[in-house]
Amino acid sequence: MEFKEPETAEPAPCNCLALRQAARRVSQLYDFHLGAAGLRTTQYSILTKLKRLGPLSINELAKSMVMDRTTLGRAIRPLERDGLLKIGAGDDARTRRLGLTAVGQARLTIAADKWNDAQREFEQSFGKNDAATLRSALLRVTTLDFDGSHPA
Amino acid sequence: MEFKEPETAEPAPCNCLALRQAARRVSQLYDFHLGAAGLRTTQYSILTKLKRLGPLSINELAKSMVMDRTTLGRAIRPLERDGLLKIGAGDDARTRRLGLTAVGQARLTIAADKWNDAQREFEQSFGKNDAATLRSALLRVTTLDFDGSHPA
DNA sequence: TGACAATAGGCGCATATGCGCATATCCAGG
DNA sequence: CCTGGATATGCGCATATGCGCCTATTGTCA
Repeated sequence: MEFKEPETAEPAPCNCLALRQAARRVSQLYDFHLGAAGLRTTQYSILTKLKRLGPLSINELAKSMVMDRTTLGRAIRPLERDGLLKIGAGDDARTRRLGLTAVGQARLTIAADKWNDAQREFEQSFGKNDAATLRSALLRVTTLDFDGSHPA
Repeated sequence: MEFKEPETAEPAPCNCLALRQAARRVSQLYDFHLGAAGLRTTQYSILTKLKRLGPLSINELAKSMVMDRTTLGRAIRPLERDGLLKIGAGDDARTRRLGLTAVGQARLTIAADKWNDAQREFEQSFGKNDAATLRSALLRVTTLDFDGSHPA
């Protein structure tokens, strides 16, 4: 058991940890608010994407969410179960077409209010401009190509 | 690349979504590298914290990781199973004391190399200075208090 | 000392996350 | 038409994530 010095003052220089911690923290805030509408943040994002981008295949939606195909494939199940979206046949016998239902639309309207509450609370604390700057940086992170061995 | 239409030029103004997407993306990069050492990023973080902060209780470690108590409580299980850390008795009959084992130390040494690869690759792509700035912003996010109804 | 708040954890439940492997289609050549 | 590669998805496995509810201990104070 060496004594290495507590090397304090070093707030975890790991970019990944910093991101995950912040994501956890903020997700809790948004989940707290969206919970009143019976949705998780991921679910809210999915429904929003569907509303904005119209019917999409699983692969398309997954890409637009920067999410693994299989992750999304399972994430939509509770949403279908609750009748918020429909999983129909696509142009192809392989593809499926995801579409928002009327119930989903209605739910989204309610949730949008709650989302606004969360968003407002976050930006009130963090700063509206800082938030915009942060989102911009995060967007760049999200679209990074890295070495090419693990592209987006 | 995909990203067909600028769709109203609004790149998801949701702070939470932006964070989660970036976290997913970067986690994949770090997981890819750390996988060679048989660790996930979260596991690497846990072991690193333990090494730096010495034996800790579950609650203490959870707080320092900005993670739910129960989440951590379960996350340490695979690590204990593989003999990387020990779960012993604390000062109290209630608390447990988590400590890194020799095996854990060794594994951490190997993983540190891989972590460096990931870190280097990320910063090469994103920019070293930008990364530092981003971490700083994320740290602030992590320690936000919000309304007080959902403190850190 | 005996009730009570506070503290430390565990467990069930439900979702989130993605890798590797397998299956069903579709498409472009031969 | 037949075959091989590309495409779209599913499933098993394992971890990650946190909420609500429950138990065990501990500290406190009348």
